[in-house]
Amino acid sequence: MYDRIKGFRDFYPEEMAAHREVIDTVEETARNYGFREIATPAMEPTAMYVDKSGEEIVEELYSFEDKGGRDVALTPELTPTVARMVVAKQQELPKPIKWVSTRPFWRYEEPQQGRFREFYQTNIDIFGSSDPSADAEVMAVAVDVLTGLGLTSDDFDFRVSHRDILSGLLESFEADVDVQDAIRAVDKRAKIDEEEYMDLLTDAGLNYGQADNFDEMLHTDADELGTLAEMTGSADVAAAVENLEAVLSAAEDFGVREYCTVSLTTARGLDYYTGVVFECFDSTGEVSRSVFGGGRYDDLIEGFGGQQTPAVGFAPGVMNSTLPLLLQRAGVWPEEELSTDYYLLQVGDTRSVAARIARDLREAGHVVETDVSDRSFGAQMGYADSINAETVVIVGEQDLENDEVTVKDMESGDQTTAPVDEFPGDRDRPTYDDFA
RNA sequence: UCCGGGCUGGGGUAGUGGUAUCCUACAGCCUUGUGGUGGCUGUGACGCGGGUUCGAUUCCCGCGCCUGGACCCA
Repeated sequence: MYDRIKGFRDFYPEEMAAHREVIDTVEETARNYGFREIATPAMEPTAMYVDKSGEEIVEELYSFEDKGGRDVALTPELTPTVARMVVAKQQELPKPIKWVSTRPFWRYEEPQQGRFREFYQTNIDIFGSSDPSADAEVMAVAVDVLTGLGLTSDDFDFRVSHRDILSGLLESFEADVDVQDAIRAVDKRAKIDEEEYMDLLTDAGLNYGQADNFDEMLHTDADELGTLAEMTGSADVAAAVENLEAVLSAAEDFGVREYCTVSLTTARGLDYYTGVVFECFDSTGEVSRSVFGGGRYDDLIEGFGGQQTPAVGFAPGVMNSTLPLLLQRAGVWPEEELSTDYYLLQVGDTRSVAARIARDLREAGHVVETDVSDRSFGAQMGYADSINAETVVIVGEQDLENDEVTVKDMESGDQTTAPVDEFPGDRDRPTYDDFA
């Protein structure tokens, strides 16, 4: 008996059935918007991540030297890979590039609520459009995913912010501000107390009054964003506000504006975002971590050696992640149970007839099982029950003497006979009711 | 890497310095013609290593894993 590796999980059929439904919903939502599925390698050169994030990142990677002496790492995220793919075919890919991909990623971290060392994400990105409609479309997919999974606006907070507003505000102060550090402080705001927060802001270069003023501006209402530009006199802030308002206007047209809460205190920890950013949280706070985040990152492709290419996207975690936790908390997690349309129960030497019926039913697209263990009637019935068979078709020697089979509805227990030649016949989904 | 809580058959549990209770699950049989709801039988556990002890599942130490948190979250 071997142990499972720390931070990795098994998914047994009942549990996986529920996860499958969730993944299908997420992917289908993206496909309906025209996002095309791609597949990518599980390993990349370690340098791809070190160049992007610095040498410290190796600590959090599953990285090693392969037999050819190459330094490789299991992919901790999709973005660098996708950037590489976009750069490699920059000229020939029609824009906008809209891609979706669900797959596992690996990070060598300590497992916590909703965080494992192997986790699955669906990445949804648009490359090649800087238009606010692109930001809004990504946000619309995100909201449609949430509502498609059965959540309502009461269940989640979808917070929208803008990196350029934050950096513009910071730069408008007469101070030598480390914008990166200050934004990181904003991102941590909810986790730390007031004093610590102010300390971080002053460490970043603001004086106490400026920090206070900055924090106050972050709490500006959505319909008064314009005052930020006036107060600071910053053209950068004015442009960023205009951009955010354009995105929200498109979101209105796309039917998702009502789900969005403008919240400038949402910053995301990531350094590479350049415009609109958004993050989704459990409205009750029971799931303490972010459910997913996303935003615009216009400089990344260029950073990977391509032409300047605007990009916007997000990546909900599926399987080992906070999204399932939110769905469970909200009571919309799919049933964790197997479903089986038909079980063909064989009594005596009736395999050939049972097999013929099974093939016909499978042809029609149903989930059909029959005995492969030569078990007794009672044992087969018990098994049919354990796999939640909806209908059991009893193919027994006695019935076959009259050219009949017995059709049993497992929920009610009612059963009746049907002519074997007419089962399933022309019927798409024959049940007890068709013959009663 | 650090801090807290935990670890008894597959799952859930009782209990103890002298090898372990019950429920459930699984398999077979009673029952080649009826499951979810009967009976019988079987399978199966003290996370791993070391220490103390005549004897450790129990006490001590280390490690592993689970769980929650810090850091990090690209």
